[in-house]
Amino acid sequence: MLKYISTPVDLQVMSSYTPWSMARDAETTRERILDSAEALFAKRGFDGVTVRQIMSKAGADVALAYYHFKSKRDLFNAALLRRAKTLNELRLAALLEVEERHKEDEVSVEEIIDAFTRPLLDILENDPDEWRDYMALIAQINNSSEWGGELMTRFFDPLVKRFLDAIRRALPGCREEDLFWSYHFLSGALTLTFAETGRLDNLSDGLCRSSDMAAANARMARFIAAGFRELCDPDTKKPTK
Amino acid sequence: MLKYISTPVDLQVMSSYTPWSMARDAETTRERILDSAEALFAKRGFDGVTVRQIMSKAGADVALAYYHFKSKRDLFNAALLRRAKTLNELRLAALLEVEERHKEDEVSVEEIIDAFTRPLLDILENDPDEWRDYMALIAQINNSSEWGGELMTRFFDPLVKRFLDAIRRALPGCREEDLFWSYHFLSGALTLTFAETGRLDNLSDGLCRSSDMAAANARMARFIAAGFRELCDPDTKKPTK
DNA sequence: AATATATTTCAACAATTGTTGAATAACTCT
DNA sequence: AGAGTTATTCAACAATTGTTGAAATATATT
Repeated sequence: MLKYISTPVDLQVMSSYTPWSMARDAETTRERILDSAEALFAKRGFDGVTVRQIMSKAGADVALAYYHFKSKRDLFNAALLRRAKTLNELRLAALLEVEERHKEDEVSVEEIIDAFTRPLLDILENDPDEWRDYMALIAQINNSSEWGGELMTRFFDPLVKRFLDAIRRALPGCREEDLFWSYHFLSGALTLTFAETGRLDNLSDGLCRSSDMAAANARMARFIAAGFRELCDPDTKKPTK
Repeated sequence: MLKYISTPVDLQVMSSYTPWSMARDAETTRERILDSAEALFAKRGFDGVTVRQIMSKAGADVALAYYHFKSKRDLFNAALLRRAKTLNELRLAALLEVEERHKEDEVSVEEIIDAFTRPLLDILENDPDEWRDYMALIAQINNSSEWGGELMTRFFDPLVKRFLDAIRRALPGCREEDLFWSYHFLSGALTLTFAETGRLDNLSDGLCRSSDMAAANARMARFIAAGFRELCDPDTKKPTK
């Protein structure tokens, strides 16, 4: 409803015959390029894709890639950045909701982990066509020894630190090293999960599917939270080392 | 140790006319090519590396790549295969040792997981220069949506199934889906760990290092085994779903 | 020593790479 | 309607890509 108000305003402002069509076409072109880039980069990596392939899939001229973005690398980064913001917002909202629900009583580790992992798996379950490629891209970058460190740090670390704070409060007395390593294991399990490599399909002879995010969602937080408690809960008998 | 003796000998031989040097030179050339390929492929992926770069690093002519291996893709596969065998043997030996130790009494999940993860982390801790690149390569492939499914299946699945059998015996009554998904989480955590992306260094402001395999070894099996028990142990209160 | 085989070098190939400048079209604003 | 800006097309560039055939060299076998 509300969104229709803004449209006529636009119409008034741009007053020739096809007033809004150009700006919108340009916008959709940019988006189409990003879509194609995202999909192809996800499948074959930065160097496995040519700019011509991207623009062919987007149905646009090669030179347009350099007009809208200034280089192949910048196009790659733009594809990464586009959805990172949305992801961070969803995760933060989930965390705040959990913390709000437990104003005074203590939050369980499992609920925090769930707030960290579920938004990603949910979005993949409900909107796979739009997000699958992006998630696969993230998975690839996270495990790349050349780009993994820097890019992931830039895009996701602020939020990760926020989550670690929450876990620290849920597991008071936890040793810092154990906390960071636990997160590391979480990060690996999560990214492989939404990489959807099909490995699980092969291994289980079709019983499980890598793309079954509902199944992943039902298990991820429990599995990881148990690991966190084992490693980070000072009440556990055996300490690390 | 012994193999390092050969290096100075090679230098002598190349400049003189000793007859037996050729066959061995050919062998070391092949190995040198594989070394370079492994290192470069690990850092930049299959398409991020040119055959000329590999051969330049190996100090050999470009055409030699096509003489010893018949194409770039075959060279890539050869680099993968070379160390996969060693890895599988080490892991199987570790598992057999654990099973031998507990002839009649029951084996703990943690010991099985440890037999699966420790050999890789040990080898990386003790012989990092020789194995680091290969491990990073495996990590990249495992999380690649294009190659992950097929290649990992071909090289490692027989051994993985052997481990899953052991875990089934340790956790009787475990549901199959939970078992496979637990392994999936294990696989993700393990591969990210030996990818050594440096991400942990950034996140923890230097407190932890991604390359610290001793630290990883001290925590990995405990963390993962706790997850397995949580998800796969039918004695646990809450079942999946 | 002569021959056969295995290894290495050299030079080139057609195709493709990322990128750019100039021309053209589409659209906005006055 | 005309000037100005933004978006798109076209054609080309130098460099590099994977790959190959033929020649040269080294080693193995007789």
